[in-house]
Amino acid sequence: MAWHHDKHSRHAPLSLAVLENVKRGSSLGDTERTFLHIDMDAFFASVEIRDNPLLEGKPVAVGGSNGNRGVITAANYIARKYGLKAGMTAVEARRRCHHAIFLPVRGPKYTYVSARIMAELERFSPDVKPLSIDEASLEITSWLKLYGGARQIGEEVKRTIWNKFRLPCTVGIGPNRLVAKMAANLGKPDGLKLIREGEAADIFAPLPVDKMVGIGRATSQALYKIGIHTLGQLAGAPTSLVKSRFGILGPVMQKLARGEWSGRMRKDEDREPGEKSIGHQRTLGQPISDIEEMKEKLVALAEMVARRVRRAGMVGKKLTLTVRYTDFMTISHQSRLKCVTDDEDIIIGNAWRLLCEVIEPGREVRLLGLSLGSLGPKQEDDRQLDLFFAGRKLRNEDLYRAMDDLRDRFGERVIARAMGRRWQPNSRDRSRGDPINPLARGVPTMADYHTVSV
DNA sequence: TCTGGGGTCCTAGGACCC
DNA sequence: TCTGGGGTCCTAGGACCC
Repeated sequence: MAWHHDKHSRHAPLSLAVLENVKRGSSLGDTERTFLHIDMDAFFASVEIRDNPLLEGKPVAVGGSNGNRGVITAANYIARKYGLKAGMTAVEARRRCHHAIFLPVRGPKYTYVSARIMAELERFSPDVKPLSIDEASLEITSWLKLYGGARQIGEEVKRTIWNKFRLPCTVGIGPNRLVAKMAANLGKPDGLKLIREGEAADIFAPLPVDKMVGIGRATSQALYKIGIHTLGQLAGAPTSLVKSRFGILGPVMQKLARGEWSGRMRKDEDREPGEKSIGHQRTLGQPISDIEEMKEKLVALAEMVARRVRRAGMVGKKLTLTVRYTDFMTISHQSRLKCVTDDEDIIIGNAWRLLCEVIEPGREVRLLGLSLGSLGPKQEDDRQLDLFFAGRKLRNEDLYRAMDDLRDRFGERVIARAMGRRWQPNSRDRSRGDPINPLARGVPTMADYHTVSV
Protein backbone atom coordinates (compact mmCIF):
# COMPACT_ATOMS: atom_id res chain seq x y z
CA MET A 1 0.00 0.00 0.00
CA ALA A 2 3.01 2.23 -0.44
CA TRP A 3 1.20 4.15 -3.12
CA HIS A 4 -1.02 5.74 -0.54
CA HIS A 5 1.94 7.73 0.59
CA ASP A 6 2.73 8.94 -2.88
CA LYS A 7 1.16 12.35 -3.06
CA HIS A 8 1.01 12.28 -6.81
CA SER A 9 -0.99 9.13 -7.02
CA ARG A 10 -3.53 10.02 -4.41
CA HIS A 11 -5.58 12.20 -6.65
CA ALA A 12 -6.26 9.58 -9.25
CA PRO A 13 -7.82 6.47 -7.82
CA LEU A 14 -10.17 4.52 -10.03
CA SER A 15 -13.74 4.83 -8.99
CA LEU A 16 -15.62 1.60 -8.96
CA ALA A 17 -19.03 3.13 -8.56
CA VAL A 18 -20.30 1.98 -11.89
CA LEU A 19 -18.54 -1.28 -11.81
CA GLU A 20 -20.45 -2.12 -8.69
CA ASN A 21 -23.55 -2.13 -10.80
CA VAL A 22 -21.97 -4.01 -13.59
CA LYS A 23 -20.10 -6.68 -11.72
CA ARG A 24 -23.03 -8.63 -10.41
CA GLY A 25 -23.58 -11.71 -12.41
CA SER A 26 -20.05 -11.77 -13.68
CA SER A 27 -19.28 -14.69 -15.88
CA LEU A 28 -16.55 -15.96 -13.65
CA GLY A 29 -17.44 -19.21 -12.02
CA ASP A 30 -20.64 -19.44 -14.00
CA THR A 31 -20.88 -21.15 -17.29
CA GLU A 32 -22.41 -19.45 -20.25
CA ARG A 33 -24.41 -16.73 -18.68
CA THR A 34 -25.66 -14.10 -21.08
CA PHE A 35 -26.53 -10.48 -20.45
CA LEU A 36 -28.22 -7.86 -22.53
CA HIS A 37 -27.58 -4.17 -22.09
CA ILE A 38 -29.93 -1.63 -23.61
CA ASP A 39 -28.99 2.01 -24.02
CA MET A 40 -31.36 4.53 -25.57
CA ASP A 41 -29.78 6.64 -28.32
CA ALA A 42 -29.58 10.36 -27.49
CA PHE A 43 -32.57 9.70 -25.27
CA PHE A 44 -33.82 13.21 -24.42
CA ALA A 45 -33.27 14.45 -27.95
CA SER A 46 -34.93 11.39 -29.46
CA VAL A 47 -38.03 11.89 -27.32
CA GLU A 48 -38.28 15.51 -28.41
CA ILE A 49 -37.87 14.65 -32.08
CA ARG A 50 -40.43 11.89 -31.83
CA ASP A 51 -42.93 14.35 -30.39
CA ASN A 52 -42.21 17.02 -32.98
CA PRO A 53 -41.62 15.64 -36.47
CA LEU A 54 -40.53 19.06 -37.69
CA LEU A 55 -37.25 18.43 -35.87
CA GLU A 56 -36.55 15.39 -38.00
CA GLY A 57 -33.28 15.66 -39.89
CA LYS A 58 -32.09 18.70 -37.97
CA PRO A 59 -29.36 19.10 -35.35
CA VAL A 60 -31.13 19.08 -31.99
CA ALA A 61 -29.76 19.71 -28.51
CA VAL A 62 -31.62 19.53 -25.22
CA GLY A 63 -30.66 21.90 -22.44
CA GLY A 64 -28.46 24.93 -22.56
CA SER A 65 -31.26 27.38 -21.96
CA ASN A 66 -29.91 28.57 -18.64
CA GLY A 67 -28.22 31.70 -19.92
CA ASN A 68 -24.49 31.70 -20.35
CA ARG A 69 -23.87 29.14 -17.67
CA GLY A 70 -25.96 26.34 -19.07
CA VAL A 71 -24.72 23.12 -20.57
CA ILE A 72 -26.52 20.80 -22.95
CA THR A 73 -27.64 17.45 -21.63
CA ALA A 74 -28.22 15.63 -24.91
CA ALA A 75 -27.57 16.05 -28.61
CA ASN A 76 -28.89 13.96 -31.49
CA TYR A 77 -26.47 12.32 -33.86
CA ILE A 78 -26.80 15.03 -36.47
CA ALA A 79 -25.75 17.61 -33.89
CA ARG A 80 -22.90 15.36 -32.81
CA LYS A 81 -21.41 15.66 -36.27
CA TYR A 82 -20.72 19.27 -35.34
CA GLY A 83 -19.05 18.15 -32.15
CA LEU A 84 -21.97 18.76 -29.82
CA LYS A 85 -22.26 16.42 -26.88
CA ALA A 86 -23.71 16.19 -23.39
CA GLY A 87 -21.90 18.39 -20.91
CA MET A 88 -20.78 20.97 -23.44
CA THR A 89 -21.55 24.56 -22.55
CA ALA A 90 -24.38 26.14 -24.46
CA VAL A 91 -22.07 28.90 -25.61
CA GLU A 92 -19.65 26.43 -27.10
CA ALA A 93 -22.47 24.41 -28.66
CA ARG A 94 -23.89 27.50 -30.38
CA ARG A 95 -20.47 28.43 -31.62
CA ARG A 96 -19.99 25.04 -33.19
CA CYS A 97 -23.44 24.77 -34.67
CA HIS A 98 -25.34 28.01 -34.76
CA HIS A 99 -28.31 26.51 -36.58
CA ALA A 100 -28.87 23.75 -34.04
CA ILE A 101 -32.23 23.75 -32.31
CA PHE A 102 -31.98 24.07 -28.54
CA LEU A 103 -34.88 22.72 -26.51
CA PRO A 104 -35.65 22.99 -22.81
CA VAL A 105 -35.27 19.88 -20.67
CA ARG A 106 -38.57 18.16 -19.92
CA GLY A 107 -37.49 15.93 -17.08
CA PRO A 108 -40.87 14.49 -16.07
CA LYS A 109 -41.57 13.50 -19.63
CA TYR A 110 -38.33 11.52 -19.93
CA THR A 111 -38.90 9.90 -16.57
CA TYR A 112 -42.34 8.78 -17.66
CA VAL A 113 -41.14 7.36 -20.97
CA SER A 114 -38.25 5.66 -19.20
CA ALA A 115 -40.55 3.96 -16.71
CA ARG A 116 -42.72 2.62 -19.52
CA ILE A 117 -39.69 1.30 -21.37
CA MET A 118 -38.43 -0.45 -18.25
CA ALA A 119 -41.82 -2.04 -17.77
CA GLU A 120 -41.75 -3.25 -21.35
CA LEU A 121 -38.33 -4.81 -20.83
CA GLU A 122 -39.72 -6.97 -18.06
CA ARG A 123 -41.43 -8.93 -20.78
CA PHE A 124 -38.03 -10.22 -21.81
CA SER A 125 -36.65 -11.07 -18.42
CA PRO A 126 -37.81 -10.68 -14.85
CA ASP A 127 -34.27 -9.58 -14.02
CA VAL A 128 -34.18 -6.00 -15.31
CA LYS A 129 -31.73 -3.67 -13.61
CA PRO A 130 -32.33 -0.06 -14.54
CA LEU A 131 -28.92 1.61 -14.41
CA SER A 132 -29.99 5.13 -15.25
CA ILE A 133 -32.86 6.89 -16.93
CA ASP A 134 -31.90 5.53 -20.35
CA GLU A 135 -30.03 2.30 -19.63
CA ALA A 136 -30.84 -1.11 -18.29
CA SER A 137 -29.14 -4.46 -17.90
CA LEU A 138 -30.97 -7.78 -18.26
CA GLU A 139 -29.89 -11.32 -17.68
CA ILE A 140 -31.27 -13.37 -20.53
CA THR A 141 -29.57 -16.70 -19.92
CA SER A 142 -32.78 -18.57 -19.28
CA TRP A 143 -34.56 -17.16 -22.29
CA LEU A 144 -32.10 -17.95 -25.04
CA LYS A 145 -33.83 -21.11 -26.12
CA LEU A 146 -37.26 -19.57 -26.10
CA TYR A 147 -36.20 -16.90 -28.56
CA GLY A 148 -33.73 -18.97 -30.53
CA GLY A 149 -30.57 -17.18 -29.39
CA ALA A 150 -29.09 -14.00 -28.01
CA ARG A 151 -29.14 -12.10 -31.28
CA GLN A 152 -32.80 -12.94 -31.74
CA ILE A 153 -33.64 -11.53 -28.32
CA GLY A 154 -31.65 -8.39 -29.10
CA GLU A 155 -33.49 -7.89 -32.36
CA GLU A 156 -36.82 -8.44 -30.67
CA VAL A 157 -36.00 -5.89 -27.97
CA LYS A 158 -35.05 -3.28 -30.55
CA ARG A 159 -38.14 -3.99 -32.62
CA THR A 160 -40.41 -3.77 -29.59
CA ILE A 161 -38.94 -0.49 -28.37
CA TRP A 162 -39.29 1.00 -31.81
CA ASN A 163 -42.82 -0.24 -32.39
CA LYS A 164 -44.11 0.81 -29.00
CA PHE A 165 -42.21 4.03 -28.45
CA ARG A 166 -40.76 5.08 -31.80
CA LEU A 167 -37.41 5.51 -30.12
CA PRO A 168 -34.05 4.21 -31.31
CA CYS A 169 -31.82 2.23 -28.99
CA THR A 170 -28.65 0.19 -29.05
CA VAL A 171 -28.40 -3.30 -27.62
CA GLY A 172 -25.20 -4.95 -26.44
CA ILE A 173 -24.89 -8.60 -25.49
CA GLY A 174 -22.08 -10.26 -23.60
CA PRO A 175 -21.05 -12.92 -21.11
CA ASN A 176 -21.18 -10.46 -18.20
CA ARG A 177 -22.77 -7.10 -17.54
CA LEU A 178 -19.58 -5.20 -18.14
CA VAL A 179 -18.96 -6.65 -21.57
CA ALA A 180 -22.63 -6.20 -22.50
CA LYS A 181 -22.43 -2.53 -21.62
CA MET A 182 -19.22 -2.07 -23.57
CA ALA A 183 -20.82 -3.84 -26.52
CA ALA A 184 -23.69 -1.38 -26.42
CA ASN A 185 -21.26 1.54 -26.33
CA LEU A 186 -19.44 0.13 -29.34
CA GLY A 187 -22.65 -0.54 -31.24
CA LYS A 188 -24.05 2.99 -31.09
CA PRO A 189 -26.18 4.34 -32.57
CA ASP A 190 -29.15 2.16 -33.44
CA GLY A 191 -27.02 -0.95 -33.26
CA LEU A 192 -26.93 -4.49 -32.01
CA LYS A 193 -23.55 -5.84 -30.98
CA LEU A 194 -22.68 -9.25 -29.65
CA ILE A 195 -19.45 -10.06 -27.90
CA ARG A 196 -18.97 -13.72 -27.17
CA GLU A 197 -17.09 -15.36 -24.35
CA GLY A 198 -13.38 -14.91 -25.03
CA GLU A 199 -13.73 -12.23 -27.69
CA ALA A 200 -13.76 -9.21 -25.42
CA ALA A 201 -10.02 -8.76 -24.89
CA ASP A 202 -9.29 -8.60 -28.62
CA ILE A 203 -12.15 -6.22 -29.27
CA PHE A 204 -11.16 -3.90 -26.42
CA ALA A 205 -7.42 -3.97 -27.12
CA PRO A 206 -7.21 -1.12 -29.67
CA LEU A 207 -9.53 1.20 -27.69
CA PRO A 208 -8.19 4.18 -25.73
CA VAL A 209 -8.27 3.50 -22.00
CA ASP A 210 -10.94 6.10 -21.33
CA LYS A 211 -13.44 4.09 -23.36
CA MET A 212 -13.57 1.61 -20.52
CA VAL A 213 -16.45 2.13 -18.19
CA GLY A 214 -15.06 3.24 -14.87
CA ILE A 215 -11.95 4.84 -16.32
CA GLY A 216 -12.52 8.55 -16.59
CA ARG A 217 -10.42 11.59 -17.16
CA ALA A 218 -8.29 11.49 -14.06
CA THR A 219 -7.44 7.81 -14.28
CA SER A 220 -6.73 7.87 -17.98
CA GLN A 221 -4.39 10.84 -17.53
CA ALA A 222 -2.56 8.89 -14.86
CA LEU A 223 -2.34 5.92 -17.20
CA TYR A 224 -0.90 8.07 -20.01
CA LYS A 225 1.85 9.14 -17.67
CA ILE A 226 3.11 5.61 -17.38
CA GLY A 227 2.87 5.09 -21.11
CA ILE A 228 -0.43 3.22 -21.22
CA HIS A 229 -2.84 4.51 -23.84
CA THR A 230 -4.91 1.58 -25.00
CA LEU A 231 -6.80 -1.13 -23.20
CA GLY A 232 -4.52 -3.66 -24.84
CA GLN A 233 -1.50 -1.97 -23.29
CA LEU A 234 -3.28 -1.89 -19.96
CA ALA A 235 -4.14 -5.57 -20.13
CA GLY A 236 -0.58 -6.48 -21.06
CA ALA A 237 1.28 -4.17 -18.68
CA PRO A 238 3.29 -5.72 -15.84
CA THR A 239 1.05 -6.07 -12.85
CA SER A 240 3.78 -4.68 -10.63
CA LEU A 241 3.73 -1.44 -12.62
CA VAL A 242 0.00 -0.76 -12.35
CA LYS A 243 0.00 -1.98 -8.79
CA SER A 244 2.68 0.43 -7.74
CA ARG A 245 0.78 3.27 -9.33
CA PHE A 246 -2.86 2.42 -8.55
CA GLY A 247 -2.66 -0.04 -5.69
CA ILE A 248 -5.22 -2.79 -5.60
CA LEU A 249 -7.21 -1.08 -8.32
CA GLY A 250 -4.46 -1.60 -10.87
CA PRO A 251 -5.04 -5.32 -11.33
CA VAL A 252 -8.79 -4.69 -11.23
CA MET A 253 -8.48 -2.34 -14.20
CA GLN A 254 -6.42 -4.91 -16.04
CA LYS A 255 -9.15 -7.46 -15.61
CA LEU A 256 -11.69 -5.03 -16.96
CA ALA A 257 -9.48 -4.40 -19.96
CA ARG A 258 -9.59 -8.12 -20.67
CA GLY A 259 -13.34 -8.18 -20.31
CA GLU A 260 -13.16 -10.20 -17.14
CA TRP A 261 -14.63 -9.48 -13.84
CA SER A 262 -13.45 -11.61 -11.02
CA GLY A 263 -12.58 -10.54 -7.54
CA ARG A 264 -15.34 -9.00 -5.56
CA MET A 265 -15.04 -5.63 -3.98
CA ARG A 266 -17.44 -6.54 -1.25
CA LYS A 267 -18.36 -9.80 0.31
CA ASP A 268 -22.09 -9.42 0.31
CA GLU A 269 -23.00 -9.27 -3.33
CA ASP A 270 -26.58 -8.52 -2.57
CA ARG A 271 -26.06 -6.03 0.15
CA GLU A 272 -28.57 -3.33 0.75
CA PRO A 273 -28.58 -0.76 -2.02
CA GLY A 274 -26.25 2.01 -1.00
CA GLU A 275 -27.11 4.79 1.31
CA LYS A 276 -29.43 7.06 -0.57
CA SER A 277 -29.48 10.79 -0.61
CA ILE A 278 -31.63 13.53 -2.06
CA GLY A 279 -30.12 16.90 -2.82
CA HIS A 280 -30.16 19.99 -4.94
CA GLN A 281 -27.47 22.38 -5.98
CA ARG A 282 -27.65 25.60 -7.91
CA THR A 283 -25.10 27.58 -9.79
CA LEU A 284 -26.12 31.15 -9.17
CA GLY A 285 -26.87 33.52 -11.99
CA GLN A 286 -24.43 35.93 -10.40
CA PRO A 287 -21.81 35.08 -7.81
CA ILE A 288 -22.60 36.41 -4.35
CA SER A 289 -20.60 37.17 -1.27
CA ASP A 290 -23.34 38.45 1.01
CA ILE A 291 -24.08 35.80 3.58
CA GLU A 292 -27.68 36.91 4.07
CA GLU A 293 -28.27 36.41 0.39
CA MET A 294 -26.78 32.95 0.68
CA LYS A 295 -29.18 32.19 3.47
CA GLU A 296 -32.14 32.96 1.25
CA LYS A 297 -30.85 30.54 -1.31
CA LEU A 298 -30.32 27.87 1.30
CA VAL A 299 -33.93 28.27 2.35
CA ALA A 300 -35.11 27.65 -1.18
CA LEU A 301 -32.82 24.64 -1.54
CA ALA A 302 -33.99 23.23 1.78
CA GLU A 303 -37.60 23.52 0.67
CA MET A 304 -36.90 21.64 -2.54
CA VAL A 305 -34.98 18.92 -0.74
CA ALA A 306 -37.50 18.51 2.07
CA ARG A 307 -40.36 18.23 -0.34
CA ARG A 308 -38.72 15.50 -2.35
CA VAL A 309 -37.78 13.64 0.80
CA ARG A 310 -41.35 13.81 2.08
CA ARG A 311 -42.75 12.73 -1.22
CA ALA A 312 -40.44 9.72 -1.19
CA GLY A 313 -41.78 8.85 2.26
CA MET A 314 -38.29 9.03 3.68
CA VAL A 315 -36.46 10.72 6.49
CA GLY A 316 -32.75 11.54 6.57
CA LYS A 317 -30.07 12.11 9.12
CA LYS A 318 -26.98 13.42 7.36
CA LEU A 319 -27.03 16.93 5.98
CA THR A 320 -24.33 18.05 3.57
CA LEU A 321 -23.73 21.61 2.46
CA THR A 322 -21.71 22.30 -0.67
CA VAL A 323 -20.10 25.63 -1.45
CA ARG A 324 -18.29 26.38 -4.67
CA TYR A 325 -16.31 29.59 -4.89
CA THR A 326 -15.82 31.45 -8.13
CA ASP A 327 -12.35 29.98 -8.56
CA PHE A 328 -14.08 26.57 -8.57
CA MET A 329 -12.66 25.52 -5.27
CA THR A 330 -15.41 23.39 -3.78
CA ILE A 331 -15.87 22.54 -0.16
CA SER A 332 -18.40 20.39 1.58
CA HIS A 333 -19.42 20.32 5.18
CA GLN A 334 -21.77 17.87 6.80
CA SER A 335 -23.27 16.95 10.09
CA ARG A 336 -25.44 14.25 11.52
CA LEU A 337 -28.70 15.60 12.79
CA LYS A 338 -29.90 14.81 16.26
CA CYS A 339 -32.72 12.75 14.84
CA VAL A 340 -33.99 11.79 11.41
CA THR A 341 -36.09 14.40 9.69
CA ASP A 342 -38.03 15.50 6.65
CA ASP A 343 -38.70 18.90 8.16
CA GLU A 344 -37.40 21.90 6.28
CA ASP A 345 -37.25 24.03 9.41
CA ILE A 346 -34.70 21.65 10.84
CA ILE A 347 -32.86 21.43 7.55
CA ILE A 348 -32.73 25.19 7.22
CA GLY A 349 -31.45 25.68 10.75
CA ASN A 350 -28.68 23.14 10.30
CA ALA A 351 -27.79 24.33 6.81
CA TRP A 352 -27.37 27.83 8.15
CA ARG A 353 -25.13 26.60 10.93
CA LEU A 354 -23.04 24.59 8.47
CA LEU A 355 -22.69 27.61 6.23
CA CYS A 356 -21.58 29.85 9.08
CA GLU A 357 -19.00 27.27 10.11
CA VAL A 358 -17.23 27.05 6.78
CA ILE A 359 -17.88 30.13 4.73
CA GLU A 360 -14.95 32.43 4.12
CA PRO A 361 -16.40 35.89 4.50
CA GLY A 362 -16.14 38.14 1.51
CA ARG A 363 -15.26 35.39 -0.90
CA GLU A 364 -17.52 35.11 -3.91
CA VAL A 365 -19.67 31.99 -4.17
CA ARG A 366 -20.92 30.59 -7.45
CA LEU A 367 -22.78 27.49 -6.28
CA LEU A 368 -24.65 26.34 -3.22
CA GLY A 369 -25.91 22.83 -2.62
CA LEU A 370 -27.79 20.96 0.04
CA SER A 371 -28.22 17.22 0.32
CA LEU A 372 -29.91 15.00 2.85
CA GLY A 373 -28.40 11.54 3.21
CA SER A 374 -28.68 8.42 5.35
CA LEU A 375 -32.24 8.19 4.15
CA GLY A 376 -34.58 5.55 5.43
CA PRO A 377 -38.30 4.93 5.24
CA LYS A 378 -40.32 7.11 7.51
CA GLN A 379 -41.74 5.26 10.49
CA GLU A 380 -45.06 6.29 11.88
CA ASP A 381 -43.64 6.60 15.36
CA ASP A 382 -40.87 8.96 14.29
CA ARG A 383 -43.12 11.84 15.04
CA GLN A 384 -43.79 10.61 18.54
CA LEU A 385 -40.15 10.57 19.45
CA ASP A 386 -40.28 14.06 20.74
CA LEU A 387 -43.51 14.68 22.53
CA PHE A 388 -42.59 18.23 23.29
CA PHE A 389 -42.62 19.13 19.63
CA ALA A 390 -45.42 16.85 18.64
CA GLY A 391 -48.06 19.51 18.31
CA ARG A 392 -45.90 21.79 16.28
CA LYS A 393 -44.72 19.01 14.03
CA LEU A 394 -48.20 17.87 13.20
CA ARG A 395 -49.18 21.40 12.34
CA ASN A 396 -46.21 21.70 10.07
CA GLU A 397 -47.04 18.44 8.39
CA ASP A 398 -50.48 19.67 7.47
CA LEU A 399 -48.94 22.78 6.07
CA TYR A 400 -46.33 20.87 4.12
CA ARG A 401 -48.99 18.68 2.60
CA ALA A 402 -50.88 21.70 1.38
CA MET A 403 -47.73 23.22 -0.05
CA ASP A 404 -46.77 19.99 -1.76
CA ASP A 405 -50.20 19.85 -3.31
CA LEU A 406 -49.96 23.33 -4.70
CA ARG A 407 -46.53 22.76 -6.04
CA ASP A 408 -47.60 19.55 -7.68
CA ARG A 409 -50.32 21.39 -9.47
CA PHE A 410 -48.62 24.66 -10.28
CA GLY A 411 -44.92 24.05 -10.29
CA GLU A 412 -41.96 24.23 -8.04
CA ARG A 413 -41.54 27.89 -7.38
CA VAL A 414 -45.09 29.11 -7.02
CA ILE A 415 -44.88 29.25 -3.30
CA ALA A 416 -41.99 30.21 -1.17
CA ARG A 417 -41.56 31.48 2.26
CA ALA A 418 -41.17 35.16 2.81
CA MET A 419 -37.51 34.60 3.38
CA GLY A 420 -36.90 32.61 0.24
CA ARG A 421 -38.96 34.67 -2.11
CA ARG A 422 -36.16 36.75 -3.50
CA TRP A 423 -34.61 33.76 -5.08
CA GLN A 424 -35.62 33.23 -8.63
CA PRO A 425 -32.75 31.11 -9.89
CA ASN A 426 -33.83 31.74 -13.41
CA SER A 427 -36.12 34.66 -13.84
CA ARG A 428 -37.29 33.34 -17.18
CA ASP A 429 -38.93 30.40 -15.51
CA ARG A 430 -41.96 32.44 -14.75
CA SER A 431 -42.65 33.65 -18.23
CA ARG A 432 -41.84 30.37 -19.86
CA GLY A 433 -43.57 28.13 -17.42
CA ASP A 434 -41.94 25.83 -14.98
CA PRO A 435 -39.49 23.35 -16.45
CA ILE A 436 -40.27 20.92 -13.68
CA ASN A 437 -43.95 20.99 -14.43
CA PRO A 438 -44.70 21.63 -18.07
CA LEU A 439 -48.35 22.20 -17.32
CA ALA A 440 -47.53 25.23 -15.26
CA ARG A 441 -47.51 28.12 -17.65
CA GLY A 442 -48.26 31.64 -16.72
CA VAL A 443 -48.69 30.61 -13.14
CA PRO A 444 -49.15 33.22 -10.46
CA THR A 445 -45.93 34.74 -9.29
CA MET A 446 -44.76 35.37 -5.81
CA ALA A 447 -46.34 38.77 -5.92
CA ASP A 448 -49.74 37.15 -6.30
CA TYR A 449 -49.21 34.66 -3.56
CA HIS A 450 -48.76 35.96 -0.08
CA THR A 451 -49.07 32.52 1.22
CA VAL A 452 -46.68 31.05 3.56
CA SER A 453 -44.46 32.35 6.19
CA VAL A 454 -44.04 30.08 9.09
C1' DT B 1 -14.12 23.20 -22.68
C1' DC B 2 -13.88 28.99 -18.11
C1' DT B 3 -16.80 24.28 -16.69
C1' DG B 4 -24.94 21.93 -14.89
C1' DG B 5 -27.32 18.87 -11.85
C1' DG B 6 -28.44 14.47 -10.01
C1' DG B 7 -26.42 10.79 -7.90
C1' DT B 8 -23.03 6.70 -5.97
C1' DC B 9 -18.91 4.94 -4.21
C1' DC B 10 -14.04 4.97 -2.44
C1' DT B 11 -10.40 6.48 0.58
C1' DA B 12 -7.48 8.96 3.88
C1' DG B 13 -7.11 10.49 8.20
C1' DG B 14 -8.72 11.94 12.74
C1' DA B 15 -11.21 10.76 17.02
C1' DC B 16 -12.20 7.50 20.16
C1' DC B 17 -12.18 3.11 22.60
C1' DC B 18 -10.21 -1.04 24.55
C1' DT C 1 5.12 8.40 31.93
C1' DC C 2 7.67 9.67 24.10
C1' DT C 3 3.55 5.91 23.60
C1' DG C 4 1.27 -0.40 20.65
C1' DG C 5 -2.35 -2.16 17.78
C1' DG C 6 -6.73 -2.98 16.28
C1' DG C 7 -11.52 -1.76 15.44
C1' DT C 8 -15.07 1.52 14.39
C1' DC C 9 -17.22 5.71 13.36
C1' DC C 10 -17.16 10.05 11.12
C1' DT C 11 -15.88 13.71 7.78
C1' DA C 12 -13.93 15.84 3.57
C1' DG C 13 -12.64 15.32 -0.89
C1' DG C 14 -12.38 13.18 -5.19
C1' DA C 15 -13.64 10.16 -9.25
C1' DC C 16 -17.03 8.59 -12.02
C1' DC C 17 -21.54 8.00 -14.34
C1' DC C 18 -25.64 9.76 -17.12
